[in-house]
Amino acid sequence: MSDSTPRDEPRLSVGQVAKRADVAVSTLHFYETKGLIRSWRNTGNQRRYKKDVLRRIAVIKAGQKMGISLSEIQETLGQLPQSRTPTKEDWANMSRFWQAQLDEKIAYMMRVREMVDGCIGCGCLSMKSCPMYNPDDIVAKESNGAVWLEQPEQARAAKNCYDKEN
Amino acid sequence: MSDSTPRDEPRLSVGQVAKRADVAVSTLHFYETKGLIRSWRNTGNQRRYKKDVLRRIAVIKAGQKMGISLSEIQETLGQLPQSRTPTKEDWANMSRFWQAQLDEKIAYMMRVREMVDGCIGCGCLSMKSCPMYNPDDIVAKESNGAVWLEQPEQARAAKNCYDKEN
DNA sequence: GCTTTACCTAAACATAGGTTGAGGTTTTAG
DNA sequence: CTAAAACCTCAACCTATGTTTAGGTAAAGC
Repeated sequence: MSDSTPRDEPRLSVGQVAKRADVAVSTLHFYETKGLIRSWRNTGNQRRYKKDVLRRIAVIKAGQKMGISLSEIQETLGQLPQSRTPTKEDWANMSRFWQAQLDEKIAYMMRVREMVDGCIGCGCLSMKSCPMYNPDDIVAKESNGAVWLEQPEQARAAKNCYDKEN
Repeated sequence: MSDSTPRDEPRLSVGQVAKRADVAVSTLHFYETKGLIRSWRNTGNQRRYKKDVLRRIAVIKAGQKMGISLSEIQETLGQLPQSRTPTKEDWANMSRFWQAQLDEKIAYMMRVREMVDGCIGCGCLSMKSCPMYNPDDIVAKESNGAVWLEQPEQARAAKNCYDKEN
């Protein structure tokens, strides 16, 4: 009810929101086209925001800091009942969800690091056998889950794989 | 000497390189415009590559997997004496260098994770005080060194920072 | 010798996440 | 009331990392 016909609550102009949220006005326009935030118009066609847009922007920025793309953020926000601005509880759920993705990214990078460790000693960089960039290697499908976590022996396999190919 | 006037070594066409390195032909053209690899031309103006281009591409791909940008890769490759194709030793040095950058990224993400941990319990997301996206927060200058590593107490500060601002 | 395959260049397109500029309107301060 | 500041839309531009397309040439197979 409060969302559809806002009435006497104080409204923020785009410039005020930009200042308080520390983003450019153009960014707010951009977010609006992406469906991340919404605004109402005054009689002169200028944007007016409810104050909770600030919290919404905060969540967006937090998500970005965690390496979540805007489209994913939009999806997650869209799954809130009535697409409401996240409450404290909502934020807890969302951030836990994003945290899992962050954990995956960290784990991915740590596996790459481990592989490189092996490859430094080896030095082969063989297109055919080096786990460092073999097409069907541990990190093949970077985005779908922790699949590549399951074969730590590949990092060790790098130890002696020098070949004459290149 | 071997680099400037290549003579009777076997040369690879762009298609052969693409196949063996598992990249698209267009990617090789693109890398060439970026100065990452080089080629010579035959009498019919077609590209011909020395075999060591494969190792160079391997290093490029390895760097990318570590999250290093092409321009940084180019810089690093350019610092090799005579811009030679990396030897095993060169690769060891470069990968250690890049590994340090990878370590920074991992550490950065782990600090973000820790902060979110604090923010989940807190839920404030205050534009003014929350370490999660405060402009001058721990992670302010993401790209220049491990500056933000030095204040672990900010993550704990997040515990009770709810305010009424938004 | 003819046809198919490979190759050439240049420019446009793609995606993410915005920023900048032009030209015009509204709001606000004095 | 007037001028400046803020706002509006739409389109072009930006970086990074390539891919696609169009129009034309070279090389290789039969």
